[in-house]
Amino acid sequence: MRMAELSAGSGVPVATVKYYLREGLLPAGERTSPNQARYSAAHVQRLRLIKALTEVGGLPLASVGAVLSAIDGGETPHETMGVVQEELAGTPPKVSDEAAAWASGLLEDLAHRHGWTWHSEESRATGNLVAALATAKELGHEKLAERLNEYFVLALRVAELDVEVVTGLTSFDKIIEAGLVATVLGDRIFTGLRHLAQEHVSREVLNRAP
Amino acid sequence: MRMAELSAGSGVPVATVKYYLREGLLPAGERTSPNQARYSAAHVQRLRLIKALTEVGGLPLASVGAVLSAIDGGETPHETMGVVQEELAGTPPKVSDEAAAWASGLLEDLAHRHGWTWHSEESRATGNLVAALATAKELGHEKLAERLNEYFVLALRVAELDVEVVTGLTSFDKIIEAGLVATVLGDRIFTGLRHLAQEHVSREVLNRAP
DNA sequence: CCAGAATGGATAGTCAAGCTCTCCGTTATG
DNA sequence: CATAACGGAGAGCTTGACTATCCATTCTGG
Repeated sequence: MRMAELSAGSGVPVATVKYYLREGLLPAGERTSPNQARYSAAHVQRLRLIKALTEVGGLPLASVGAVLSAIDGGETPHETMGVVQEELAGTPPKVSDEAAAWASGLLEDLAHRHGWTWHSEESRATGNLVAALATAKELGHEKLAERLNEYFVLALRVAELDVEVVTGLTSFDKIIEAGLVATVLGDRIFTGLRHLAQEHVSREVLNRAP
Repeated sequence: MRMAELSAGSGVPVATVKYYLREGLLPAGERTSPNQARYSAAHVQRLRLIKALTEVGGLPLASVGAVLSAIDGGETPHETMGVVQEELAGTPPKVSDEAAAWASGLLEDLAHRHGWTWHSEESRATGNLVAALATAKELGHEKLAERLNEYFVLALRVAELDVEVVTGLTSFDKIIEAGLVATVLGDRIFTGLRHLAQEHVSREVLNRAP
């Protein structure tokens, strides 16, 4: 297929497709002559994936690029998902050292309680988590952190579900993409469900007294 | 306290504080003369909250402004949290009508299964959820949606925890702010925990076979 | 076969967010 | 009283994500 079809099939304007090609987010099409190219269904799928990651996942294009090259990089699923999580995390904001130390302590405690060997690896994912916990403390809302273990147990159940969704797929590429979707869209979906549920529960609880 | 102290105490540069004042995110200080003002500890706390919402929560300043005026608006906690959730949601991307209808059906089903009266209110929160589910389907990953009920049950447990964290507070303002923190930072914290857990679970599962 | 549309490629322009910088006249302070 | 800080307003800057314009090919319908 050619540019116009690629654009129509993916819902991405021609000018934007060209931009993505320039930025290396979309691999070049197959050359049919020095200045003409042909695109495949894989290009359409790739564009749809980019759209999903930016519009629904809220990822900056640079992160999308990093994720896509990790996908194409041919590492193991586990390693690739590591890259995905790093990019998903963004740059953690900096917080005061003492609050950060307190938050790290909480996590260490958590890991110990669950019998994990805790690699205090300075990944951006844990960096973000530490920053969020530290910020809650700095704002004077430690109650959230007091329940950390309970939240974590639920998060573990969610993660088990996530992995179940991915396993059972046979194709290597499918596993990676499903993992990506389960992580990026899964975050949005779970957050949405949580908000729906909050609305419901808080309606019951907060409206009971007054 | 004066500008320099306010800036130092909150970690926000003077120029930025002025900008926030202009944008109405921070209420003006108490006038001591036609062109001098004095700020209070409440201003510092407000600045810290703005920082938390933008840096950790990732909210655009316009949303922060809307959330803050909702807080100051004097509505009930439940109503205020409604505004918070709307702003937190952002503008949902548009998806194909059929995929959206399919996703709405899933949610209706979910509500029915749990005996809820389903207000198909077109809130941005549900709009985002629908968009995320629809996008997953369009990408060919319906498996995620098949487990929706299981995810929802866990989300409900999380929401109950959230509400528990907030209840028990007496001051009206404290309840609102705690709800805000539990929602915005709570999302980040839970997502972080989920990623940690995914890492752990996927290490076990994906590395077992090969 | 040929006029007009489409293509690939490159460059420049646009727009919104979120600051940051510079002035200026006034006010506080050692 | 010198000088530092302040409040207020405006212009400028940077980044991200496109969008528009050219232009020299290349395709395509009549």
